Amino acid sequence: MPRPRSDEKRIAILEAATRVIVKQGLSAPTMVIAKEAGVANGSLFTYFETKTDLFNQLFLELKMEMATGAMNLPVDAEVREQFFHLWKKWMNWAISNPEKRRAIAQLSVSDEITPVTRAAGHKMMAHVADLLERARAHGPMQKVSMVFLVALMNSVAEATMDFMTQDPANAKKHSKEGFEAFWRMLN
Amino acid sequence: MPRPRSDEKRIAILEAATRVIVKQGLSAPTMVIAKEAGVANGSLFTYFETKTDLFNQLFLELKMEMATGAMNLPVDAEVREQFFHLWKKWMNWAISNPEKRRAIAQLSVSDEITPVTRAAGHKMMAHVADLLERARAHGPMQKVSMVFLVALMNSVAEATMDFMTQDPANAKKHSKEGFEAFWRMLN
Amino acid sequence: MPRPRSDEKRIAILEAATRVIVKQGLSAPTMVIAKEAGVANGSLFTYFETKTDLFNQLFLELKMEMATGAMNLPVDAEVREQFFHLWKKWMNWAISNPEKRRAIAQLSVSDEITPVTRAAGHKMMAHVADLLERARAHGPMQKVSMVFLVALMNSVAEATMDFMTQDPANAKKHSKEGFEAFWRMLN
Amino acid sequence: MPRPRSDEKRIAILEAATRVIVKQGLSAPTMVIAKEAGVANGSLFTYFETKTDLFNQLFLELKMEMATGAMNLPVDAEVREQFFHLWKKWMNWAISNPEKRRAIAQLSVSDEITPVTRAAGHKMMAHVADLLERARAHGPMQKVSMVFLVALMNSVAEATMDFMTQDPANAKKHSKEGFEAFWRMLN
DNA sequence: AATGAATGAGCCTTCATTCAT
DNA sequence: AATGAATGAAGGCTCATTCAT
Repeated sequence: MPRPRSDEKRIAILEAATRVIVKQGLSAPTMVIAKEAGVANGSLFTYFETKTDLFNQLFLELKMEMATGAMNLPVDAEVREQFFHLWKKWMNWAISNPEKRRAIAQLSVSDEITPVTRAAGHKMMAHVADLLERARAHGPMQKVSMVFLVALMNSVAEATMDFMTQDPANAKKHSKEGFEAFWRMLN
Repeated sequence: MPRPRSDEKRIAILEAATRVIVKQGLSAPTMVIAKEAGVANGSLFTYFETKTDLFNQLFLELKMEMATGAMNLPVDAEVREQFFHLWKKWMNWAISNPEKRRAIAQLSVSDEITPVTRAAGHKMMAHVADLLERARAHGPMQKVSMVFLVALMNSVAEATMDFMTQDPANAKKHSKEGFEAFWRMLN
Repeated sequence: MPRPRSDEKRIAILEAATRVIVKQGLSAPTMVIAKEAGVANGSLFTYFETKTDLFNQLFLELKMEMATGAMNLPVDAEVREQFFHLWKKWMNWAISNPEKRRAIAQLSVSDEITPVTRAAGHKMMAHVADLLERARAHGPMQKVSMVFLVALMNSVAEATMDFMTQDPANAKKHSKEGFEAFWRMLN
Repeated sequence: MPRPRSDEKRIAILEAATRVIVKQGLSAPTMVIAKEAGVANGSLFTYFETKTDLFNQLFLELKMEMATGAMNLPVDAEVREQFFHLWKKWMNWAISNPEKRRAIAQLSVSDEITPVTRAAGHKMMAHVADLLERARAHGPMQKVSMVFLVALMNSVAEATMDFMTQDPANAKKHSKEGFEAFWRMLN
């Protein structure tokens, strides 16, 4: 596992970028990101070839982290229960990491994120797609394109996250309402 | 007595901005926008004080156009029918104006759009909110926050639009599927 | 006397320029000057071909006004008395027109004022030079270059004016002190 | 460890600015100054935050250099001799550095030079003021405001410098004439 | 003649990237 | 590898001047 240079610093830069993007948007100077990470501006470029490269890597890293919750689901449970488990993990991550979520949102609409990166991001949702496949079986959406379904799920999840972040006191309630709205869509 | 400020030119700039934003993102140089509009770069600033101002006005203009479809609904029809009518108009606008939709998406996440502009944008959806209020009555979402509901509707609509734009051949079918998924959420 | 266009407006622009130059310096936009004069920015250029032209004409106009006081001196009086009379008129003009004085100061150092304009400005002091010629006769400066003498006189006068403007309450006293200092130089 | 910020370059920029200001005035583009200094336009801004900052620092630097001559006067000499010594040093600097003098003149009237900078510039003349105080004792100007006196001295000195620069062949003679005229003012 | 919109060159400054140390 | 100075292209905006009305 030959990881050249300090992985600590690489991560520090990625985390700094997340924070700075939320505050200043994607036009944030690399110098600001570097300063926030506690490294010299030039050092940023020993870890990431270009600013675009940094953004693409960050996008993937965040997507990956977000998808991690989709692992280790209770296998023998009912589909709905499995899905709800996943949903909760997801929502939990969202309110625990509001900045990362916002950064993903910004990066998602950027034209700096290459199609390749986007595709890689989608792959991480493969597990979820499997589950979704089983969840819609026999329901009214059994013939709908999987891509569309994933998009719908994502959009409902995003809306729910937004709302939870805005009203954290009732986060749990909103999470449940969101899930049930989604489930009604499927069944 | 002098050459009057032409509304045509103003609109040409707004339309040019829409096109350029889709192609190059919000970082598109004002000079490119001006050239695309067929005016000198300096002229852009006689119509819009700053680039930010241009973006805010464009955002509103697009939102307004998008909301126009929500008017003149068949009043005596059933709620579901009224809503479907609205939905179709909306989707229709979306596939007819894919660039405008993308531009809105870009502008929405920009930190250049002021809260005031955003608020004004929301107001235009008031009609829809009324209809939504009646649509959810008696259903499982009767106690959910209106803000949340609007967000959910938007997100489902957006996902549907995206999908329709990607697969225009089956646009009508996707539109219907999207609407029904949404309606199931409400009832 | 075919004076085309309105002389009123020409003067309004010159006066506006004086005021604006004092406030904003020579880099003041022509548009600001025009607005201050109550005319459209384009109109300024029907009265003055270029900004540089405006500045040159203004310089001359102000110099001329300043030199006007040097006329109509009491011919049969003693030289010193004549000179003092001139001096007082001059100082009086200065404290009555502080803005014009400041404008001249700004214009004098500008590289936009052509040598021709400067030369014309000097000519207006011819009267004074005559008087100065007689004043220095037999004194210690009888062999000094006239140009130098004029420069010295000017510089002492300017310093006096500055001081009078700063402390208008004792203007008269300062005027006298300045004159006597100058006279001591000559005799 | 990185290339250290070089004082040489800072000075090169200041000197370049001096030359360019003389030729083109204060509106000279920073890019021209940078090129004249042999650095990239961007580099100018690592040494001076803004163009205004550059001008203020240059003003002070020049004033300081000019005032340096006022040091190390022959302490036990007569006042007049001390003053003449100072005067000669001053005039000498002036004809040796005609560009610096012109640059100071331009900067002095600029509204970009802050009051703070001006005040700092004045402080450097403190030594001279002391000497002037002794020089005017018992003379006709013993009750005149010190500020006025300094202004008078400056104005006579400036006029003398101008004349010396114009006719360098007789520089020494003009210098003496200027000084004696000034001294006559005081005594 | 008067107006003010149209033009486009120009300027200060920023910033991604490179490079000397 | 790390640092931060050096580079220079680029961009938003200004403004003198021109021109259609």
